[in-house]
Amino acid sequence: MKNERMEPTKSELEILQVLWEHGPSTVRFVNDKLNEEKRAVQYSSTLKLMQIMAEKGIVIRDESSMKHIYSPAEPEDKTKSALLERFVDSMYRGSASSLVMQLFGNKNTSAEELSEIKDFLKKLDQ
Amino acid sequence: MKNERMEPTKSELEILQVLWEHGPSTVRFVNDKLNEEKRAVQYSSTLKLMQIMAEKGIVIRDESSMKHIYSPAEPEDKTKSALLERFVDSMYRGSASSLVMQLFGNKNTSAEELSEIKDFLKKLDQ
DNA sequence: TTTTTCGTACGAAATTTTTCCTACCTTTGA
DNA sequence: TCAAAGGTAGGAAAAATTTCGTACGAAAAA
Repeated sequence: MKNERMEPTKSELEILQVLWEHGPSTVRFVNDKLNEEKRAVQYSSTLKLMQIMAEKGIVIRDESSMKHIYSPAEPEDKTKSALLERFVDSMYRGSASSLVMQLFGNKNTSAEELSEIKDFLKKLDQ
Repeated sequence: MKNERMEPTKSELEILQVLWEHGPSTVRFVNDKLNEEKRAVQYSSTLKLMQIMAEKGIVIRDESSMKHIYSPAEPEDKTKSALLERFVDSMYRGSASSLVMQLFGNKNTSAEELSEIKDFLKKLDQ
């Protein structure tokens, strides 16, 4: 098992998203959310996937009670940043501004979003 | 085979990137670029992948000469926008501004990039 | 106590993606 | 002409990912 920075697979990312949104959770809970929010999936499939993620070190598992509690091994921000960076690198040759231009260039992003960003950039200067 | 909007796989994306950067190309050319820029891969692997992509409709193939010429079926911008949108949706619940903040919040993006973006946003207003 | 419910473990199948071997055709150049 | 180089086609294996059946233990309910 390579211990380098490993990218979560698509399904693993879905699980991480549940954990990010709702905090440390049981398999049952995650499985329910997946079925509500994403797609039909069997309990044992989710269980297996989360066990694999624990093996890989993507999540950590609290086994102190019978119902194991899973949490992300890394902070949400760190993981997201890494994924975003990889996305920028591979899709926009590392140019963040290209990405932003694409984001706002051809998408009808709301005026609200726009002003949020402007405020944010203004603050960066100070 | 579902004909809905299908996401390119990782390897397929690498190939698309070569085509985007260098324009319509032969398999040989793409394979060379992959080996130069990415990783060792056999000619026949690249060939097969590109054939599959043609079947899926991700690329189109000009067979008029013996050396088939492949090009992206969709404009680069369209594909990238779609991928970016999916990324924003799944990672930032659709909030473009969240993404931008993450991009600049914890990354040391260059001042140059920053001012580029500001200019760009300014122009959007006019 | 006994049964039912709810949990984990784990093998294995199914599916998807990736890789490569090999056959065979066309072009080129010796 | 004919061998070498370089092209496509396609099957099949390998690898990675995803899914699920089933065994079995613990807890809760009857």
